[in-house]
Formats: sequence, structure tokens, C-alpha cells
Amino acid sequence: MSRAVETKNNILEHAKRLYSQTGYFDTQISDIIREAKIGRGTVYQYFKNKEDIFLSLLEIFYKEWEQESSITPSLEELAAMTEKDYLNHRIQQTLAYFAKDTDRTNIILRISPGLGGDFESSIKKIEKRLTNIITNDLKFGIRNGHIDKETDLDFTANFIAGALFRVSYFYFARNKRQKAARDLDVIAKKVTALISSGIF
Amino acid sequence: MSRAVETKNNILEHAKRLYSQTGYFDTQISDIIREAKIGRGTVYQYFKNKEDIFLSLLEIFYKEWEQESSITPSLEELAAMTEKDYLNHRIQQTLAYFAKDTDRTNIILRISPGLGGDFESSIKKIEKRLTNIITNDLKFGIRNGHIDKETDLDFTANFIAGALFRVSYFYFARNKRQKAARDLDVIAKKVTALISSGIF
Amino acid sequence: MSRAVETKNNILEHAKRLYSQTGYFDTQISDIIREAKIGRGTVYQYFKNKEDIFLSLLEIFYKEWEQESSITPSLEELAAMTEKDYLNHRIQQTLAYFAKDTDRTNIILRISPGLGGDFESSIKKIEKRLTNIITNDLKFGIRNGHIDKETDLDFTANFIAGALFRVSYFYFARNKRQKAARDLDVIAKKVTALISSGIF
Amino acid sequence: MSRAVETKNNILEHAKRLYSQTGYFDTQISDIIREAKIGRGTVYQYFKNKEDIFLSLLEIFYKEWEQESSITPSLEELAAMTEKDYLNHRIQQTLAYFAKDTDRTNIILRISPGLGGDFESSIKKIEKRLTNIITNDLKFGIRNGHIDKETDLDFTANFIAGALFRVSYFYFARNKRQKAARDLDVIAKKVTALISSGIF
DNA sequence: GATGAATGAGTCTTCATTCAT
DNA sequence: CATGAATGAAGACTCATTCAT
Repeated sequence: MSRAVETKNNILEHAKRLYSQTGYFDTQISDIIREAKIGRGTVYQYFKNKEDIFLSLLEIFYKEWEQESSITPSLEELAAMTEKDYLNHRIQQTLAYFAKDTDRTNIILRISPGLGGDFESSIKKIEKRLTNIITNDLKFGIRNGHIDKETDLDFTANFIAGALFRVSYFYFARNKRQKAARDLDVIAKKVTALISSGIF
Repeated sequence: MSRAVETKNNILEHAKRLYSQTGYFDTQISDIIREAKIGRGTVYQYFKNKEDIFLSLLEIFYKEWEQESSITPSLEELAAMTEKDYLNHRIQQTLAYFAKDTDRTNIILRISPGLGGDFESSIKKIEKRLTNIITNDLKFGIRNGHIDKETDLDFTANFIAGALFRVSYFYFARNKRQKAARDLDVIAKKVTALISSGIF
Repeated sequence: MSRAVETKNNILEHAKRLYSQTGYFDTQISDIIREAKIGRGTVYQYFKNKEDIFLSLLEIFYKEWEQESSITPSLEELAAMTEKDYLNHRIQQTLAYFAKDTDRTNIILRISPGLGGDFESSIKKIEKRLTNIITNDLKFGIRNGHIDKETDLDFTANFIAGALFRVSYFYFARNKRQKAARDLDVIAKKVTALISSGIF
Repeated sequence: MSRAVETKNNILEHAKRLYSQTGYFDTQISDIIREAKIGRGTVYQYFKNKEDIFLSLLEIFYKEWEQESSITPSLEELAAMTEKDYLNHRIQQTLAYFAKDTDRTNIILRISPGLGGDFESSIKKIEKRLTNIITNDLKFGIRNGHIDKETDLDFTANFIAGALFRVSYFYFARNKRQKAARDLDVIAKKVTALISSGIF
């Protein structure tokens, strides 16, 4: 890795942690350069401004999602799965993403949503990407006859996304449980169960 | 209403709208006094500082919740309700709160959560108040034998809260549907159904 | 004069002197507020930025020219004047403008011309205003038969303007002669003579 | 030409164009290295700092003047010339210098004069050189009895210089006429005529 | 000789807050 | 009570210069 790439990553890493810990507005460029142990001007060699650092992070988060969720079951595996297994797989995948990086999760689910301005579109892009998957899976379920035809897709997708996001945030970002990774299975099962059959 | 109270309310009203529209940090005192058509110094007659205005709003939102959700069914009515009716009633109450005031909803569900600092505790107070009710209702359901004893209360409460919050935000704050109030019934039923029996 | 107007004028006055003494780029906002004995923020209550202060000055200089050169001879007086007297009057008027305010002259003739950017158009507006007058007077002379019909107006106007500006700059801005006012007459006569009949 | 000299000239060339186009302060080292297609550090192998590049240019301009105006008429030729022919020759020489290099002219006549600081003395050196010639020629004319003994040398030199500079700037730098070179003769004649016999 | 990543002193600009009227 | 002119601490950003490779 070249020196330049190393420096850029170093900035992004520390910025991510700081944005997560103290929010976008309360994080100063001074904090970032102090933590990253670099000069003030160095930041501006790699990023247009403070906002650009944040948007770059969101962009990276988006790409990471594409990568980390790209391993889909083969058609064979798919055929062997029950509807509930499939649901469980999808949920586990999403939870895994949020469980993997505490700061990333905190930024996506807590820090960015209320920022407004130029961040709005970036965070909505991520949110849309995540809810789209749910919508598609619901459609799939409807085609297979496992889900009621009359289901309000938009509504249900948001319902599931909301539940999933809050659970992720509380288990992985807020409490920063070390054992989160281990729990993934258990949590995924609980979510699956609730979504499948409700509380009664 | 005295002149003083009028002025204070005037400030709060415009601050609420502005905070909702452009966020806490991007809303300037200058914006507030321009919109409220008052002098710069006047703000500081009623509020210690910019943060105090925001915290006052959150405090008000908290009290409004107490009031707007205070009408609980009598013991008699309760006895006549099915478990699902009760759930539906609760959900409708919550949705009604979020449906009533777009800006309030936006601030509670979108603007405040990521602010950090002194706002953290205030917004958590509101969030806790809302999830507590769900937890209590779940406990009630368990006692009555309608809900499985082994249910993870904390987890389930967060699951339901997340779903409820996101649905509220999307239907009442984001889309600002005029027909929201009319839809309340329908949406509440959908939420109830999903929570009760899941998607399958 | 209201407090606000007083403060604004105070800023402009000190800015004018500083821009004249050290140039636009070498004059810092810090210099201006130190000299004007005001707070840093005060500058920005009255001017958008550093550039705006400078452009405001140029705007004022332009208006001052309009005023200070507005006293034109009556038709009667005009009729009684020889062509050379008229020329002399015009030149004296221009010299008077440049003699009146050393810093203003320095800014118009020395500081602004090379600034480029947004200043370009402002300074050209002033220059154009000054050369236009010369051009018009030349036309007048041609109509009256005192000046050769074939005279290249554009060229001659620039020739005269250049001579006039440099003489003004050297006598009034550069040397900051106290006796400048007294000399006005003499200098005007010399200029008139040279323009009228040349050096031979 | 050695590699080193080539690189240095390359820098000076692009710097000249950029200084002329956007001024000294608005031209960044970054602009120069981008245009000259060299590395950032290379500049500092040849010049102490940004100021040094500019001063080097002025130094070069001064030397170029010495060279380009060095071809003086022989004593024989001089004897055969009328006073006016001599004047015309001198003016043509000056105009030729300014007509030859648009950017050079712009820097000498427009960019440098207002810079102040360390540039002041350099640009005055050039200006002085140019006005000195005029003064000397005037003295020569007085000695020969063609010019009035009482003529204010300083004043007249500045008058002529101002006229000459502005005309040069407008014909050669501002309008960037392609046909400038061809016009040289005509313009020189016009200047000579005006200086000799005035407008009436 | 050439390079370009790193630097930080220097400036502008913002904006919440104060206070005399 | 209301005002708005004045304030200055705080922070973002620039850009000439350095230096290890």
C-alpha cells in the first residue's frame, strides 16, 4: 500500500471513530489530526473539506455493504431452504454487517440520519439499498405463495427495516457487546421468529 | 396568555419547525429570530442558550406524550378487550402521537438521536418512556398467558419500537401525508397484524 | 449619524488607508479591526467579506467622482470660455479629485488596476467614466472646429488619461505633497499647455 | 541549452503568463507547476520562493529592455534627423518593447505597480529607467534649443511616460491585437504628433 | 536533479452570546 | 420587556515551503 493510500486510510479510520463517538458537528478537524497524528494540511490533500470526509465514509459503508452481502446462496442451496431458513439467512447477513463494525453501525443508524443537507441523499441511498432487499425478498415470498398477496410491500419493508435497524443499533452499537459476534445466531433467530410468526 | 408566554411560545414554535427542517446545528439563532420576527436579545430573555431551546422542546415533547397517551382504557373496557384489540389500541395511541405533529416526530425520531452531548440523555428519556410501555405491555401479555414466558423482553421491545418508529417516521414525518390522520386506523391495523402474527 | 452608520464609515476609513498603504492582499482583516478599534465580528456585520470592503470603497469612489465633478460651467460661462480655458477647467476638475484624497488616488490609480478577479470590472468602470469625459470633450472640440476631424478619439483619450493619471499619481499620491492643493492651478496649466500645444 | 536552464526557463515562461493573467497573489505555486508540468519541489531548486520568481521576471524584463533598446542611431544618423524624427524613433522603440510581449507589458504596467512590499523597488527601477530616457531626451532638446528652457523636466517626463504607458497597455496588453506589430508605425506617429504639437 | 507527500503558520469567517439603550 | 450593535472565541481552510525518497 502506497504512502498516500495509507495516510488517507489513516484519516478515514480515525475520522470514523470520532464521528461515531462525538457526532459530525462536534468532531473538529483538530480532533482528527491529533488522533491520526498528522499535520493539519494533510487532511486537505485527501479531502475537499470536513463534509467530504464524512461523505467518503458513507460511500465506503455503502460499498462495504455491497461486498459483505454479496455472498448469496446458490440456486441449489436456495432450493433446499425453507422460507424461514432463507429469511433467517438474510437477517443474519444484515446483522453481521452491523455487528462487524460498531462505529460504522453507529454512524449509519444514529449519526447520519438527522444531519440533513448534503448528507441526506447519501444516507437515504444506504437506507434505500437495505430496504430494497427486504422488498425484493417479500416479493419473492409472495410469488412462492408463502406471503399474502395483499401485503403492503412498502409498509412491511419499513416495518422490518425499522425493527432490524433498532435491534442492530442496540445490540451492536450502543452496548458494544464484545460477545456480539457470538450472539449473532441467537439474535438472528429471534428476529426471524418475530417476523415470521409475531409475538402471540 | 400573557405577552411573555406568547413570545416564548412563538420562539419555540419557530425553533421547532427550523430544527425539524434543517437540523439542530444548521439552524442558527439568526434563523429563529428572523422567522419569529423578534430581536436577537429577546431569545436570551427566555432561554439560557441555543441548547436550552432544543432541550425545552424535547421536554415539551415528553410532556405532550404523557398527556396525549394518558387516556387509558378503564378496567372494565380492558376486560372486554381481546389481547389483539388492546395491542391495537396501544399502537394507535403511539401512531396518533407521531401523526399529530410532523416536526415533533421528525425531531424525536430523526434529528435528536444522533446529536450526542447533552441531548443524549434527553432523547433517551423519551425513547425509554416509549419502549417501557411496550415492555410493560409485553409483561402483561406474559402474565395473561398470551405471550410466551421465554420471550426476551428487552429484545422484543426494541424490535417493536424500531418497527413502530420507522413506520411513524416514514408515514408521518417524511412523506408529510395530509391523509395521515385518516390512515391512522389502517396503519395501526397493519402494525398490529404484523406484530401479532408475523408475515407468514 | 446613527451608531451603525458611524461604525461602517469607521471601518471604510481605516480600510481605505490600509489598502492604500499596504495594498489589498497585504492588508489583513486583523489590521483593519486593530486600527478601527473594533471587534473582529463587527466587520462582518457590515461587509460580506474582505473583498466586499474593497469593492464598497471603489463604489464610493465612483459616486464621489460623480459628485465632485458635477459642478459644470453654465452655458453662459461656457460661451465666454476659450477652448483652452475649457480644457483647463476640465483638467483642474480631474486633478482636484485626485488631489483631494491621497489614499483614494493611490487605490484608484495604483492598487486596483492590477488586482484582477472581481475588481477588474469595478476599476474599469471608474476608468471608463474618466476617459469617457475626455472623449466627449474631444468630440465637442471637433464639432467646434478646434480639433482635427481625423483625430483618433479612443487613442487620444487614452493618451490624455494616461498622462493625467500618472501626473496625478506622482503629484498627489506618491509624494503626498502638502502643497498639492496650492499647486493645483500650476499643474493644471502645465497639463493644459502640453495637451494643447505639445512640447515643441 | 542544458536541462537545468531549460527547466528554469520553463518555469519562468509559465509563471509570466499566469502572473499576467491572474495577478501575483492569485497565482499559486500549484498553478505554475501544473502548467509547467513539473514537480512541486522542482520550483525550489531554481527559486528561493514565490517572490523570487516574480522578481526574477522583473529583472529579466529590465535586461530585455536594455537589449531591445540598445540599437541607437549613430552620430551620423543622428545629425541627419529632425528633432521630431528623433522623438518618433524613441517612441517607436518604447512601443516596440511593449508590443513584443503582451504578458510582459501587462506585468510591468498593470500587475507590478500596486504590489508594494519588495516589488516596489524593482518596478520603480524599470519605471525610472524608462522615464530617465525621456528626461535625457528632453534635456537634449533643451540644449538644442528646440524645447523651452523653462520646461519642468520631471513633470513633462511623467506626463509623457503616463501617456506612453497607457497607450501601450491599451494597444498591446489589453486588446492583444494581433496586428499590433504592423500598427507600431502608425501609433508611434500619433504619439509623436500629440507630444510635439498637442491636440489643437 | 526531480518529485510529491507532509506540514503548520496564518487568515478568513461564523455565530452564539452579551449588554447598553 | 425588547432590541440590535458589538463582540471574540472557535474553527475551517489555504498555500508556500520543506524534505525524505
